[in-house]
Amino acid sequence: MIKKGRVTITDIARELNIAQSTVSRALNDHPAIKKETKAAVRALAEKLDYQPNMLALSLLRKKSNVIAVIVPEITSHFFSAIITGIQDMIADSEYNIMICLTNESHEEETVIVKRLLKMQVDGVLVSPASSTREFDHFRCLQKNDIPVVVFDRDCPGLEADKVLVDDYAGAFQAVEYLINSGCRKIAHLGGPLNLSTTKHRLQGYLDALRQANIQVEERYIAHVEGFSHEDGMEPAMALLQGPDRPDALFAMNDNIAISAMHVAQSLGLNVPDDISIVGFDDEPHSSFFRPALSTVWQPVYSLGMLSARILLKRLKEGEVQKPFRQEVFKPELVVRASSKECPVLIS
Amino acid sequence: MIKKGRVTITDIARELNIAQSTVSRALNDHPAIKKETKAAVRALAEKLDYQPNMLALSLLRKKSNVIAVIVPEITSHFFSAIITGIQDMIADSEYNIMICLTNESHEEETVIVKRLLKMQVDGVLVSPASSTREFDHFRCLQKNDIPVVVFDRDCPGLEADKVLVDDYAGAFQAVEYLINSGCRKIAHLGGPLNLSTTKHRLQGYLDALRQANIQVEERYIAHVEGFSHEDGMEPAMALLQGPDRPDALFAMNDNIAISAMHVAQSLGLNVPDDISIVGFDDEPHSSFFRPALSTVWQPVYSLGMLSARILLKRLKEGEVQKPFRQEVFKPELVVRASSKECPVLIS
DNA sequence: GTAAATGATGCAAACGTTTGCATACGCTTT
DNA sequence: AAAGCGTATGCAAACGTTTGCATCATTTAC
Repeated sequence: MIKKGRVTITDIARELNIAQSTVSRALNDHPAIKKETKAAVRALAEKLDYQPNMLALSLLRKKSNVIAVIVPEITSHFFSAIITGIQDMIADSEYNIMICLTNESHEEETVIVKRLLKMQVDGVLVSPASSTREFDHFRCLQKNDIPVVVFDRDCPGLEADKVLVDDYAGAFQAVEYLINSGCRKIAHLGGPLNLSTTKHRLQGYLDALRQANIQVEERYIAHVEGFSHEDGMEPAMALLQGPDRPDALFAMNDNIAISAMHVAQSLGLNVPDDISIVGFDDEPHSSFFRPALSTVWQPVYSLGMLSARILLKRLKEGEVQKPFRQEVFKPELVVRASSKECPVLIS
Repeated sequence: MIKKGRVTITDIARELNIAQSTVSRALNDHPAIKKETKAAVRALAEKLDYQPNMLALSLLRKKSNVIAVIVPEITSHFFSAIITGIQDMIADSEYNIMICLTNESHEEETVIVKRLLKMQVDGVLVSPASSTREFDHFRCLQKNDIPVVVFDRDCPGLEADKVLVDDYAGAFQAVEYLINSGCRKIAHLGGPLNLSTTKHRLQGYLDALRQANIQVEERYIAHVEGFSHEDGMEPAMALLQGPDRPDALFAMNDNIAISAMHVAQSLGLNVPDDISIVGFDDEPHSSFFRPALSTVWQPVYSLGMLSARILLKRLKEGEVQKPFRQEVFKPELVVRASSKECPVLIS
């Protein structure tokens, strides 16, 4: 009688001398089962500490109850906050979430997708790696009836639900502000050029300059390889030591902005008097730098929540195709002390 | 002939007029299968884009190939870096990792564990919530032959593999340094008292003071509820505005240290001349504050790697009991500008 | 020339569920 | 008394794999 392994529905059935189907129905509160039987089954299940085997159910239903989240990394506040939003949205659904890190590598991304396909995940939330230029692997998921929701970083040409941020508007707003505050020689430290976010921010920067009839200077524009502090040091140094030093800098994220600020200060420059600096992301610690960093806030948590909600809805409705949604969040400029005050009130 | 759903081994078998077992063996490169058969099977599998169904395999093997990581949160660099370490270690094993957030809640933690039990996860890595005081839910996992590895935050009384940090030594080192630099009125902003890390850091603080024959002042010790900047503001203000202002502060983490620095500066105090400040964690941006934050570095990435490696080893060996390992990493004081220079060289 | 060994494949059970259908019983209705 | 019906339960298939054993043909050995 020493059962090894976990208790199954069959064990309960044998013990009670009834069929497994009865036990199954009793546990699922099926109307056709007598009250007494239900009670007996439940009592024994409780006593034996029966745990339903989800693996078996998954096989039967062809549904793993797993949602995968593919992100380039997780150490930045940006993605970890999005993931927290996703988690909170999904927490009391029937789904579990599996987080996959691509390390910004297209190759790892495709390997992961292959794996998810094998695993039979039910749905995928994805922000592509910066090196990803084509999206056939995601289409492959869709072909297998696995809905895909793209968030933050767009996949141009891929038809899917998308939850994005209006990076163009955020950048435009930031640069317009810098112009209004009197800056004319405005530099831009952008990210990997392949990324939709980078492109849109660059475009916002360019258009803001053009609108103000400010000549765009190629030498004021640089693109950084990565996203961390270290990645920003050298390009910032080059910019600030180059000829005709800019009087403002719009950086692609707070990390880069902070290293630029650091470099500027180490060169004896005053921020913002000698040079205004504006970042992007509004990380929680950004207001604690000196001067406090002006930056563009993004609704990261909501972005995660909405992406997850859209995916859940699709899963519930079971339609993978259908018209796709595209939601775009508005970012917001947060003016702090790293940029000069603006005499003109902008709308 | 329009097959719906994904291609199975049976489809291939039917198409080729052979048994499924042959197909299975062919795909697994079983020695008893003829080369030509293997070739034919593989060709067709390729052509039909056959993807093995892991769910079926999991059921058969009673093994989900999932490792769960339970952490209180993910937005701090600390846990996200640990998770990255875990990921990198596990990436090219057969396992997938599932991240579960407890939001520092004991209740959510137990719910999650129940869920993991149902899911048949193969192993669990856990850093308990700050509100968790008893660990029966983890023992329950162990009873079900699911190995548990505890990391960073200890679970006193729980017998399991553990990968910890010598918080006592880190705190002692930090406070000893403050003393050597001439500070005498050293305050401590600690974390939730229930946490092993908090306790050990407090103890290190106390012992360093006692060793230097400095009277411990109750009013210099406060414990913060949470771990974020906001949580630190009020206690820091109370400390710095209270009677007999301290000349140094050792904070439980960098966030709290930074808010304290902010508060101090807003009160017109000079850091470090009026008050030295030391944090804990060494987050990537901590060197960019002004003054750059002195802090205690922890080998977060390695901690994640080692925890994962220990779990993988246990999974391979299939032994859940056995003597448990306990590994303790040494943290390291990183002296920057937020603390006074130390005339005496400490070993 | 028969027995044994080898090589290649097929059969069917197993993993733990759910569920459509069949069954068995007792009761009411005609 | 037969038919009908509702109630409670059981049987067996299905989900997609792997794998021990059986099968069969062919070769090898004596």
